[in-house]
Amino acid sequence: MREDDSNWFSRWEEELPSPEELMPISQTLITPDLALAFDIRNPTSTATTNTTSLLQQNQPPPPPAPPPPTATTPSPNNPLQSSQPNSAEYAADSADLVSGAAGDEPARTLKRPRLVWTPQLHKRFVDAVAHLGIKNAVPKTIMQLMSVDGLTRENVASHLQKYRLYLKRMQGLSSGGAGGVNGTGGGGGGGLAAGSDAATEHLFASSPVPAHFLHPGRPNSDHFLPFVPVAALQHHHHQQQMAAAAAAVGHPQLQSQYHRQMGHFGQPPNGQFEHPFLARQTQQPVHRMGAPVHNTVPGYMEDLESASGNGGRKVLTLFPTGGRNWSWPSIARSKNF
DNA sequence: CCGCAAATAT
DNA sequence: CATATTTGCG
Repeated sequence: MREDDSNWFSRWEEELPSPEELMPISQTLITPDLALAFDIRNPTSTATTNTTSLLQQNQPPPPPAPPPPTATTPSPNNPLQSSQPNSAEYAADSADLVSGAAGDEPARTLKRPRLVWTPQLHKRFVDAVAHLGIKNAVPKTIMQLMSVDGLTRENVASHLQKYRLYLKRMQGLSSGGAGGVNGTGGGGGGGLAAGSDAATEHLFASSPVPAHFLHPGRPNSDHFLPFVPVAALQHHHHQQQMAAAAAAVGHPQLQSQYHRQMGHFGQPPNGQFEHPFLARQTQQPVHRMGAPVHNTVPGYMEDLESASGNGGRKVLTLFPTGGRNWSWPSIARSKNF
């Protein structure tokens, strides 16, 4: 019968707002132009042997990149509120970027840096899929529903694929007993985790998997929700955390693989930082920061490198626009039906 | 446009 | 090296 398929949604807000999630970022924000111009990845040699080195970061100067990057223009226009002038947090970021290489090659071929799917972004993704239903859960729709500025269909498609595999994997494993899909267990039974990295598992596990996703045989009719109230309690905390988040942005790799470095972060008052997820998104008007966000918070992330021995990494982090009370657009059913 | 597979970057 | 993400093809 009905089971609680509709319950998972009830906890929607519970899943989102969390002490960790609410990171009052200080918005270092970059101006839109600047943000747009934040791309460029370094031509690492694919070579297998690349030892180390690689140019660390080349922060591209702010070349205005007016035209939309990829053609899709998926951005439905998000009201970008201007960033709040918090200033005072960023003092330097232009120090090492240049690395001598002259950063002049920016604008042309704007290639987007690797997208870092943060738990929150992923959550939004899952929510969107849940809302759309597996049936309509196609990249385009999902992307539109997510309304994340900068997110492209390819990104979603790729992630969607991975997500499907994840679900599939879970089905096979869960058949038998543990009926808990989200039981994750990260290490609990040690049963799974084979093949997939804990990071992946964690990332996906981080978000509630709509039960129905595992049961293809049972299309949960589209239970449309009235709206999704996101009780975001944004309190003003210290900007330090934000810096941490920002810094995390620069170090996405850690998120994926080794979560050991976290040790540096663990200094929260309550010790809530138990997860390796650093990059936290803010619901504020932040856009994307794929740059060498050198935080000014000493003591927090001095250097989180050592994961793969690589040093430079540029990634693009998308911030979901929206925030407090957000409701899904009704694009779900625009075509058929 | 979507899904899958391969390639590349981290 | 393995994984994640990107890119190309059907």
